[in-house]
Amino acid sequence: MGRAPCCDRTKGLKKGPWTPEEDKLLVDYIQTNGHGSWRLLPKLAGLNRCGKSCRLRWTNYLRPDIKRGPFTAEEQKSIVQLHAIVGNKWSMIAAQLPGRTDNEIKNYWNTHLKKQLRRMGLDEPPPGPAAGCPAARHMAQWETARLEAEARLSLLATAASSSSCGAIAATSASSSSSTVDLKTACARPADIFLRLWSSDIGDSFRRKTAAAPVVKRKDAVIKQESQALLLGPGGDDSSAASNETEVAEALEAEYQMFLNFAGEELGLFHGRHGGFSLFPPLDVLAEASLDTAFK
DNA sequence: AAACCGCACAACCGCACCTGA
DNA sequence: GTCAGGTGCGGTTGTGCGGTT
Repeated sequence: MGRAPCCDRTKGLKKGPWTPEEDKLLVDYIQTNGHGSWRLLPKLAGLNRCGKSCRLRWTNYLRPDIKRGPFTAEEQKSIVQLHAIVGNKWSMIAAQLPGRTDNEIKNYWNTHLKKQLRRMGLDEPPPGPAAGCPAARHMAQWETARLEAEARLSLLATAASSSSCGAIAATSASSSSSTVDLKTACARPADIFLRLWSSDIGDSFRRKTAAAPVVKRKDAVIKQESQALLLGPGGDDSSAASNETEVAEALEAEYQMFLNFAGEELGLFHGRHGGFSLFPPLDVLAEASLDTAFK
């Protein structure tokens, strides 16, 4: 399937920075007519730009609901958290930060946060045969999150079956389509993973995990990686497996450093048995849930 | 004052996905 | 099932600006 050219380069369409006049034309047109087809928009609005350029200008700069100004500490924290979970899925991260665009977040990450982590010796994994590792980590984190969410819901259902939250939780926990109810039912501030799992991010992740060929490739990487880890230096294909094991271990150590940083410096994660979780330990949780349930 | 450097961010490019014919 | 158009997304580049030498 060939890619459709975004615009006809032979028409000499304007590129580069937008002028205030162009901005005004674009804003006026969209506010009056909506954007409709982006491809047709420039002609209709009297702009000598390609549709793609117009869309970008609108979504990243001119949209009225865009929040300007520096990122707050809370937003920074959210970005680090979300990035640890979904990776470079800027649109997903942006969806959780009202008024912020994916481009803005991406830029902020690349210019501020990434540098901050690097300064602390937390470089990103190097490119190479095991470059799929971070994705595998994210998958594993999601699975952990899902299991913990289910555990939490079961616990809530048991502890607070008389309360509305508990009732909804019980229903939701037994169903795979729990998204909508969960959103409104049990969204405690600390349940970041649960909220994420119930959000568009989680939804998107679930859909991709179910079918996408991309994920199949990721699965292959995970399988390969885990086989390499299981086989170890003495296994079949020993030299290749050994190399993969070394790379995987190095990345694992690096990733753990990142998680430790996030946990210790930002108080984000609650690791147990060397694992990864945004939830407090379940025993602490149980106590809190009981307190809440019987108040 | 000029050159240089690093930073921040707007904008572009190309790929992937979705949808309808 | 295939194809082409439209759109969204992530990576990268270009550019302006302020600070430093």
